[in-house]
Amino acid sequence: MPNKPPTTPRKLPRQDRSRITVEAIIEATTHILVEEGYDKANTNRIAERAGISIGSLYQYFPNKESLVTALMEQHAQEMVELVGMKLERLFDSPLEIVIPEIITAIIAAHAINPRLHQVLSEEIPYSERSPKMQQANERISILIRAYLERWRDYIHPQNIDLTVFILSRTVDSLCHAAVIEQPHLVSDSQFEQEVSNLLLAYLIKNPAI
Amino acid sequence: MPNKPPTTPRKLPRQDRSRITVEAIIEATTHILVEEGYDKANTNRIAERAGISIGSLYQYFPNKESLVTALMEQHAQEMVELVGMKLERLFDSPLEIVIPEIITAIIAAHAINPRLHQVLSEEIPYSERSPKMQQANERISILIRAYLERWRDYIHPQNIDLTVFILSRTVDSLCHAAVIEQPHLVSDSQFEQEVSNLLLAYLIKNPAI
DNA sequence: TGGCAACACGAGTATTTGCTCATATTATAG
DNA sequence: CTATAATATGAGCAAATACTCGTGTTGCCA
Repeated sequence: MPNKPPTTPRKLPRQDRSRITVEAIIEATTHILVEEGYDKANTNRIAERAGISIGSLYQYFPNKESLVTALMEQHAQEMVELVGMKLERLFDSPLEIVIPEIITAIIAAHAINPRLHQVLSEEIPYSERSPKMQQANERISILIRAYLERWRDYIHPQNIDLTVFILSRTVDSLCHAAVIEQPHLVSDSQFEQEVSNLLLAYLIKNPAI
Repeated sequence: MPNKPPTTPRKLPRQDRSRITVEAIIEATTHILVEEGYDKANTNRIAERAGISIGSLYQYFPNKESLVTALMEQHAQEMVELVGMKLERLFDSPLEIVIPEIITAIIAAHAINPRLHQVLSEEIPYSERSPKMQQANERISILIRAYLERWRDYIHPQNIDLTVFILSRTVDSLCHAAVIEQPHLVSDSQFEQEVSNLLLAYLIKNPAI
């Protein structure tokens, strides 16, 4: 089988100097991706934008793919921490509290740099999704699952795995689409309210919307 | 402003000979896209696969982009016709009938060539989405809107535009994700049932799931 | 202060690839 | 049968671009 090239850093930065370089590379990658899109982004321009040489870039990233992977893993990690924090703090709060809170948080996260999220989720070839990202999604599923188990008695659907899938997919795609296609919805709390209604009406046994 | 290169055919096929050629190019594009993904697909290989010369390809398609655009427009058109047919035939049927029917149909459409849909929706740069596709989405929204207006008295949410947005996005993303990530769900009617429940619980005033 | 490791440099290479154009072949109309 | 339009060909160009490598510079520690 054709063993894929690695996406982990070739060399770890040890001095402050190089840590700044790596930071600059990440920042530049973000910027170029946002401005030009994935297929117009090239490593020479990223290095130029970062104010470093192309050689330095390849000291820390073995290939172009690893640059994008780093960004995606960073975003995935942020999402895990976000949902983790919310669900930990609100583990004993009912759905009516938790659902709107999470929706608001996810919209806020997507709204920080909408175009970056768009590029990462819509233009990156499937082959570049790393194991770390799958693990991140896995972790989120586990968190949601645990919460749903906790409140099982108040929830209508019975197949918890299926429910987790539907929940996570629905929230993510609606928040994403809203930020990208209907940015005016984001500042409007009616949208968050409506997505909450969608999920609560589905989940709660005796809804009183 | 930088006037973009056209995506419409450079020359229209007039004889049967060339119509076959164009068909072969479309088929080959699909095949290469499915097998290799977007960024590994190149026009020389597409021509080779189609059994024609690279020169012939460029007689009918002005650039690589137009090949992909043709496929995407074809798919968008199919979706419009699908939803249009269903909603026309079932215009006077209640939500409990229409929602499951549409979900089943969309899943079936996505399941014909899942990998192609994945590539088209996840790997194609945003810049290549053509006006025709936006028009197609527009048409679907109008159809759904008309149906919702027809049954307005039985529907709970009041902001119809917002409801159309939420409905179309939710159905599309769930069907897509199911076919790609959880193919075992597709043969299982429980998934369709559950997505129907999600939407019906949200829409219907006095749900009795 | 000398020596080693970490870091930075960037011209150049090797490859890929979108696309052209001059030419050849085939169909059709008069 | 002939003229003209339609169609097909593919070698090769021009540009883009991922990545290397030999060399120079800076920081750290004994």
